[in-house]
Amino acid sequence: MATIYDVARIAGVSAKTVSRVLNSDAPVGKGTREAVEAAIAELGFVPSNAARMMRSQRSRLIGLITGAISMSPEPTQPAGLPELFIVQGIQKALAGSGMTLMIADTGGVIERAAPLIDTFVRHRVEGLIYVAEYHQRVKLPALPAGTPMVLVNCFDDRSTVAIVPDDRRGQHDLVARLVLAGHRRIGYLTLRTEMVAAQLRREGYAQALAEAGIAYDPVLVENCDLEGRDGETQLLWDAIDRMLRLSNPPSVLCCGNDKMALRVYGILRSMGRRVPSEVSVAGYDNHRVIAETLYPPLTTVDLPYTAMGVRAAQRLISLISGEIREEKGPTLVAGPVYWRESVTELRPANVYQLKSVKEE
Amino acid sequence: MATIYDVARIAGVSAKTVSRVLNSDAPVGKGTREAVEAAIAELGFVPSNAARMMRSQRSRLIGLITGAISMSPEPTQPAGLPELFIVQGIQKALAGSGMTLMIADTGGVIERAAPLIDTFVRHRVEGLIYVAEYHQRVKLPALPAGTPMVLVNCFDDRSTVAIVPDDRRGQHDLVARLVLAGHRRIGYLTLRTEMVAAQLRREGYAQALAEAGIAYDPVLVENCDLEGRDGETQLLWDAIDRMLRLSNPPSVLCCGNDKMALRVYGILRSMGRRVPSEVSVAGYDNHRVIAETLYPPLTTVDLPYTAMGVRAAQRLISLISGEIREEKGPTLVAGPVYWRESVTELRPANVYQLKSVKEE
DNA sequence: CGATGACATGACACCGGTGTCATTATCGCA
DNA sequence: TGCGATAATGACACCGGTGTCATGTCATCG
Repeated sequence: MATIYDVARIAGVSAKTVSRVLNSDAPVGKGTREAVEAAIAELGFVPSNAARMMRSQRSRLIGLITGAISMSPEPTQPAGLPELFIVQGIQKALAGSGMTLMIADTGGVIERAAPLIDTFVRHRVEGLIYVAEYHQRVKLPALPAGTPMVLVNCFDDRSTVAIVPDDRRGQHDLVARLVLAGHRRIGYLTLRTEMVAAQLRREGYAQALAEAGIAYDPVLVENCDLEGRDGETQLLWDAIDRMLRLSNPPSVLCCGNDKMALRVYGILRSMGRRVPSEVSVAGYDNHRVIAETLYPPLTTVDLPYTAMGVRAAQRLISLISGEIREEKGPTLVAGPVYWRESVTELRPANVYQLKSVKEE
Repeated sequence: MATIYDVARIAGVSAKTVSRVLNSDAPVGKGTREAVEAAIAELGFVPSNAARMMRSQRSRLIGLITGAISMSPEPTQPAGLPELFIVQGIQKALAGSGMTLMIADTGGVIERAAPLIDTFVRHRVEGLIYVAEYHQRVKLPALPAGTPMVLVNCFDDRSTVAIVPDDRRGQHDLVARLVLAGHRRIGYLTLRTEMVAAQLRREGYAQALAEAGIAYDPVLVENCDLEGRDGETQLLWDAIDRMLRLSNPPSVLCCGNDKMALRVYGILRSMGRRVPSEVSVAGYDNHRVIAETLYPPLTTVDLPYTAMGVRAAQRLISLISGEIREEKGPTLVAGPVYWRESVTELRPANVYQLKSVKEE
């Protein structure tokens, strides 16, 4: 591969002048510039980042660690692929910054993060982003002092800068919207309770009910998540069957996520119940492949992954440039409710607090 | 950040000796080694890749360009996210090779590949992989001579090494299996015909019918893909409605992909047709979120993305190490049929060529 | 007991750019 | 006309590792 000296020789100038042409950081004579550019084209010269980086002590690199890409099918994989939108958001926000993003993947195994971090440090990244597959607490190895890091979709005990979804608010907004549509018996098929999101969303559910003056009824809430193990469909079936047989059955079933909602569609169909005319269904995540493709399309809450990614990249850039904006706790990002045809409006949405016939 | 000279000073040895400890490429005295290791730990020293790369002229980097990660929702996005399994396969195959994978993303816009390739060349990657979002023909800017490249899920006119799915064989195998299950009227809702995969799959469909001695009936084949534009559901509905009203209706509907199958499930349900007892449904892609979660689970053909990724990485490694295994045309990788409950066995699978009652 | 070679270590140049400083030519303006 | 400012360019060191070669120390062997 040609070097800057080859170019200099061909163009009949010094290496430093070639450098000036490359970086336009000092005036260069027109004729000289053209000669240099011709030589560069002739040789197909591309400057070496390694050499440049050594001298300038700036890598212009940002490291991104994620388990999202290769999420191996075997281990616990709660969400799926859409957390990639986080990566997309990061890229979008980084596009004009002159930074190059290096992406590495843990394959879903957090322990593999350590060697990846090491690789990044060897490359002297100026900042690091860690993206988790689903909202969780993480424990990452310490970085060399001075390298800023941003956590996305997760948080740690060391109060590292973190960007997480506002699960409480999301579920709250969805339930509040259901109430607005006239629903008062709201079934809730939850994710397994160890998940951070499950806890927060349940709080949002309860809070929305409380605000609407609806009593929290434990028979309408059930944990049906077996993380894809066999028997999940059975568990869901039984829970739904039980709820629908109640003297006071739910008019809508909120599902822990869209994937569960997809299952619920199938189960309800098999039971001979129509969606949404007999039972409404709502999800969570706005997993587009599912939510938009399902028939009827699914009402759900957006997990604002792209926005979180953008936010994370912006925070990192400001950290790198030395702004020390101190913040307490993780940054919460809320996503909107996507209202689609899987939920009936039991009464006109604008008539608030008016009881509809179908209610008890 | 500490340098090798800092370490040398603390340990009371020369820089070269520290280098020897780091690379274990020459014998070092036990005591010396320990002193160096202690100094490294004390300083938190991590060697700079840039410096190492400059001297050794080897980057140990492989560049991966994909549009799969950020596939912006707006433009034509035929598949979805699962082509990421290609990336997963590549990572798996590269894991033990000592190579570091740099991933860059075009955001689905092929034109953005050029600057990314440039960035990679600046980093002096030893090889490049380009992953397309769906099976297609591509035209990429030329690389500096000597940098090997492998195309995955796509191919070009310059006979660059390419790994593509065997769509013809996949569809053929599925249809052959349907025939084996006793189906003889096989509806086919195709992808839009400009797509490479659509053409190949239709050939596979026709070939399988021919082999079974079943006449190709054009009324059973219809293009229903509007790439997510409005009216798609309507189009599908009409096509299905028309086919099912035939005096000789299909007993199974093959869909262009799993996403279409998901729609078809909803439509059939709305029509009051049960899957699979009244109409069987099959997809293509083995898009797991859909195929495994749907109720009943979907019979489909696997797009062997992981295997393609592994294959691509292996080819690239062998190209880098200088093996010149010449091959004509793209490497085809076939995926298995996943037989699930969305298709009825009209007769025992082992009784071949025996007509079942339900057939005409 | 001296030659031989493995072991252990250091001095120094070099990879390919860029920062610093020096040098010369050109120019605007007092 | 003289002088400081600016343009245009080059010489040279330096970034942080590693390849090459030289040197010194022992242990082994004929």
